[in-house]
Amino acid sequence: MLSKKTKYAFHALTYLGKNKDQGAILISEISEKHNISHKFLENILLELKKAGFLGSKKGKGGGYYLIKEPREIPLSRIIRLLDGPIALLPCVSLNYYEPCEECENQEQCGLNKVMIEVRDETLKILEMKTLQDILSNE
Amino acid sequence: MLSKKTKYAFHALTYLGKNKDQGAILISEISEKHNISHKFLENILLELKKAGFLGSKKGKGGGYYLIKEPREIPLSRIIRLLDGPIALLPCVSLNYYEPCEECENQEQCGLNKVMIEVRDETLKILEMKTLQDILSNE
DNA sequence: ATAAAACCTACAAATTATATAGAGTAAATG
DNA sequence: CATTTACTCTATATAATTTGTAGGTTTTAT
Repeated sequence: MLSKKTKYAFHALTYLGKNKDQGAILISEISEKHNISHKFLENILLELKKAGFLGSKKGKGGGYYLIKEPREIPLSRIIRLLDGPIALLPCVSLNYYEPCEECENQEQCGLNKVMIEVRDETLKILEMKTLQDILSNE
Repeated sequence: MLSKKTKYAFHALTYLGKNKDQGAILISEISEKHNISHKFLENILLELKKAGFLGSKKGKGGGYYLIKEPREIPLSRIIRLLDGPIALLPCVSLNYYEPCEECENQEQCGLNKVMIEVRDETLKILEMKTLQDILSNE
């Protein structure tokens, strides 16, 4: 399951996507519409900004706004950013690889092999689906 | 990512699958081969037994053994048993459904719609791949 | 009877996720 | 230029979950 952090990130991105032409949007506005703790959401939006998805403006009239096209934001990027690996095991993760402690020889591990296939199939979906798909469904 | 519990379960099932014709196998044997805490593994094997995947024999000469065909144990069943939902959101889980707290109207939620598609694609893989596939790769 | 090994319940420790606090910085405005 | 607004940053607190441990109970073979 996704963490709340990631789920909230999707809600926020969706909201910003829907209101793309309204300029900067307040954290408060998003947090109220989606019943998300203001401060918690603050951290999330900041991460999304640092990762290059959002822009922001400080001071009165400030807020956040999308700086990428929704179709250029695949689910995989958001999930990786906030939740970490998409792979089911550390030993098959592309972005967060770590060997499994209990495994003496990864090369001979059948679980490893199968999980690579699962990862590849999962990635196909999560890289294909984008924020645009979420927006199209609202 | 899978929990260690689920990962260990797969290791244990694989070990039991490989040694299918050796009769009952000790928890200790599996825990030593895979560097898994004996007591922790005990709990896991018990769950697998209660769920109908394993049989056991108590007392001297006892141990655990597979009572299902490896090809009849899809990854999805083990993951669901030990880790819970496969879906990325509670509101799209088939076996552990819960509405999202922050969501006023699930019917109008684009994230919900997209995550249903992701779930269906993920399930395709996890229901197709079985313990047999792991065994074939060792 | 004894030893071996699964079974069971409860708890402890560690880790991670979620949320909050409070001061700092930048921008707008009158 | 003072004030208000709202994002930025770091640190910490709280809660939940995962991981692991303890210790006894039951069953079985010899």
